[in-house]
Amino acid sequence: MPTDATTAEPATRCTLADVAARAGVSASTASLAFSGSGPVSDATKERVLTAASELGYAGPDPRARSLRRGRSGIVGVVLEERVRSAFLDPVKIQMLDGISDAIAPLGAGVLLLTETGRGADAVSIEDAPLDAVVLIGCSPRLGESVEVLRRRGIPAVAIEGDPGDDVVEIGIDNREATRAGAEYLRSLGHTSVAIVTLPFDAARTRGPLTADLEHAGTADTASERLRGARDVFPSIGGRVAGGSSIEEGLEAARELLRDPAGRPTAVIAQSDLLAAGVIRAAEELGIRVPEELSVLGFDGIRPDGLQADLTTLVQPSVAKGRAAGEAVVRMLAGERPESVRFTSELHVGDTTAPPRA
Amino acid sequence: MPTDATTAEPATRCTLADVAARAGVSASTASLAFSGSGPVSDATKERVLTAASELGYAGPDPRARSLRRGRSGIVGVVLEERVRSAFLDPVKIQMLDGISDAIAPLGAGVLLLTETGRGADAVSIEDAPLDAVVLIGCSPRLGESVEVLRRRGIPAVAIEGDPGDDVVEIGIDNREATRAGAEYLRSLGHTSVAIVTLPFDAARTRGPLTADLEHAGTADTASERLRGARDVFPSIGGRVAGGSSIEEGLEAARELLRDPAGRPTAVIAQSDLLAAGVIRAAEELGIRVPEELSVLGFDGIRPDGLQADLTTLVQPSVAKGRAAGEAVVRMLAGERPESVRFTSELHVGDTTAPPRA
DNA sequence: GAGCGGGGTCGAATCGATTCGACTAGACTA
DNA sequence: TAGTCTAGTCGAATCGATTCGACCCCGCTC
Repeated sequence: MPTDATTAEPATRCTLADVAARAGVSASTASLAFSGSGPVSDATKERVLTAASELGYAGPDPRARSLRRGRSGIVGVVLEERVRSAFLDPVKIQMLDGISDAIAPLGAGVLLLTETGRGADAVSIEDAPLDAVVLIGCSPRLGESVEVLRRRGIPAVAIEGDPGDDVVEIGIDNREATRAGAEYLRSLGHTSVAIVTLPFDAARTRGPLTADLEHAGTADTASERLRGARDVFPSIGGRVAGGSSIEEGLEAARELLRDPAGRPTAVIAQSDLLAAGVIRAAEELGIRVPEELSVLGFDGIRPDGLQADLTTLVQPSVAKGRAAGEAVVRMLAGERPESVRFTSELHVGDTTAPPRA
Repeated sequence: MPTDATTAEPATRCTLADVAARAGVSASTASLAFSGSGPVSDATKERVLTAASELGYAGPDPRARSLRRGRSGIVGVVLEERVRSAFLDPVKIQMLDGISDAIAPLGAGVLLLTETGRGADAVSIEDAPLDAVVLIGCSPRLGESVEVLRRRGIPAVAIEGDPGDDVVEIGIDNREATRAGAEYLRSLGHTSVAIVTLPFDAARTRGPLTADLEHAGTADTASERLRGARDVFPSIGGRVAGGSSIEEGLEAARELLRDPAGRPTAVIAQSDLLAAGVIRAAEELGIRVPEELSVLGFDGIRPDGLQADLTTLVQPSVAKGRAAGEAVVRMLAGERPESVRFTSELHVGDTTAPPRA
C-alpha cells in the first residue's frame, strides 16, 4: 500500500532488500537494476522499478552508498570566518562560484564549513563526510586544518595562504601586484604614503602597524602585499584592520587621517572594501579624493555604495575558484595537479591623482 | 609506525578496529572511548587514545557513523537557480545567513543544492545525505521537490512559495505589502501604473504580462504580489522579468518606457534589483526619477551601484532564514513547528513622488 | 560466606547498499 | 551431441562504526 500523504511515516523506511523481495529478485540484482552498472535483463529491471514505486522506495540510501563506495559526493569549502561575513565579501562569493562551477561535472555538492575551533558543536573539517576540501582565505589556522585533512586522507586545495608541504595552492602575485600599484603611486609623485592592511594574526588584532604585529603574523596575504608596498616605500607605516570590510577600513582611516599635519597623500588599502572605507573616512573629514588623497584598492570588485571608480589591483577571483575546483576534480581522479599562480592587473580609476604641491 | 608526511597514503587507512587491536580492547570499547557515551575506565580510555594517535587514526569515519546513527549532520539548502546567481541576490544571502545561524546549535553544516533536473550529474535533493532541507525561493518546481523529500522521509521547510500539505512554510505578507505600496502610490496621485514582475513559470519566460503567462504560473510570490497591486490598480499591466536582477529589470523597463505616449507615471517592481534596473532604464531614456517616474521596489536591500534611496517594501530576510533554521531544529527534535508569516514595511525613500500634472 | 549490585568490557547484530566471484541456463560452434 | 561461451542472477563478504544485551568480577551488605 502506497504511503498516504497525510499518514505518519511507516515504522521503518523501506530498503533495497524490501524492493528486491517484492520483485522476487535478490538484493544484488536490485542494486544492479538501480545503478545500471552490470548486466540486467530489461524485464527484471522493469520489475524492480515497478516494485520500488509501489513501495514508495526513494532510491538507495546515500549514507550506505557512501560508506560502501568510499565517496560521499561532497566537497567542503572552508571559510575562515562565519558564513555571514564570508558572504559580505564579494571576492569570496566569486571564488565560491568558480568552485561550484568547476566541480559540477564531479556530481558533488558544496558543503560550507567554517573554521571554528576543534570539538565545537558545529560540523567541522574533522567530522564531515568529505571527498575533498578547498581552504579559502589567508587563514593563520591553515596549518592545523591541513594536518587534520592529511590524517583523514582527504585531498585539499588552498586558495591564498601558504599551506606548506605538498598541498596544491592557488594564489596570485600579491607582492608583485602591490609593488606595481605602489610604483604607480610613486610615479604620480607620492612620497608620503600609508597602508591599511588585512589582519596578520588569528585574533584579527587591529591597531597601528607595528613590527610586533607584523612579525607575529602568519597571514601570508597581508604580509606579501605589505612586502610589495615596502619594495617601493621601504618605511611605509599605517594601520592593521580587523578584517576586510568597509567598516574596518573606515575605522582604520579615521586614525590615519585624523592629524592634518602628518597626513599621507595616498593610502594603499589591501582590499577594495577597505579602500571604500578609507574613502568614506575621507568624506567624513572633508578630504577630497583624489585631489587631496589618493586611494588604491585591491581585488577589483565594485564595493556596494561606492560611486567612485576605484583605482585597484584586479585579481581573477572567479578563475581562482575555478582553478581550485579543477584541481579537486583532478586529485579525485588520482592525478597530482600543479599549484597555480594568477597575476593581477592595475586598473586605474578616478581615486588616484598626483599629490597637491 | 606513524605515517610520514611525505610518504604515500597507507594502503588502507586505519580503522577503529585497528586502534582497538593495538590498545588491546574490543572494537566496542574503543568506540565507547571515542564517543564518550558509556562507562569506560580512565585507564582504558587513555590506552585507546594513545593507540589512536600512534596509528595516526583520525577519528571515526563519518560515513560509517552516519549510516549507523541515521543522521548525517547536514542540512541542505535548495536554491532554485545556480549557485552563482543565488549569491547575486542579497536577499538569498541574508536568508542563508539566518539559516546557518539558526542551525548552528544542531552541529550541522549547510550543503548548497540547486534545483537541477532529476538524474543530472550534480548532487541533488534525491541523493545527498541530508537530515533536513530548506527550500528557498518561490520555485515553481516546489511540488516535485517536496514529493521527493516526502518519499525519502526528510523533513522540509519552505521559504516563500506554497509547498502545500503539511510542509512548514516561512513567508511574508506579499499581497498585503504590495497593496500597501500600491496604495501609497495612489495616495500620491498615480493612476497610470505599470508592474515588472518576477517570473511565473519554471522556464522563467519573460515578456509582456499576459493572462496566459499569469495563469500558467505556479510561482506564488509573483502571483501574490501581483494580486496586491491589482487590489489597488485592478487593470494594471506590465512585463514579466526572467529573474530578479538589475539586468532583467533594465530589459523589462526599456520595453515598458519606450513609448512616450503610453508611458506610466509609476512602476511597481517586484524586487529591489528589478527596481534598480528600472531606474537605470529611466536614466538611459532621460526620464527623471522621481519627478517623471516613481519607482517602488520590494525587499529592502541596497542594490549595488544604486545611489538613490529606493522606496521599497522592506522584508525581514535574515529573520526569515533564522525562522526556517529554527523550524528545522525543532523538526529534528521531533516537534511539529508552526508556519510563520512575517510582515513587510513600507520604506519611503526618494524614488517616489507625485506625478507631474 | 552467600547474595547482590553495578562498573567495565566484550560479542554479535545492525545500519543499507555494493561488488566480486560463482553459478545456471540457454545459444552457438565444431 | 558434446563443449564453449555469455548474459543474467545470486550469495556472501564488505564498508566502519554503533549499540544492545550478556557477562564477569569485585566489593559491599546482611
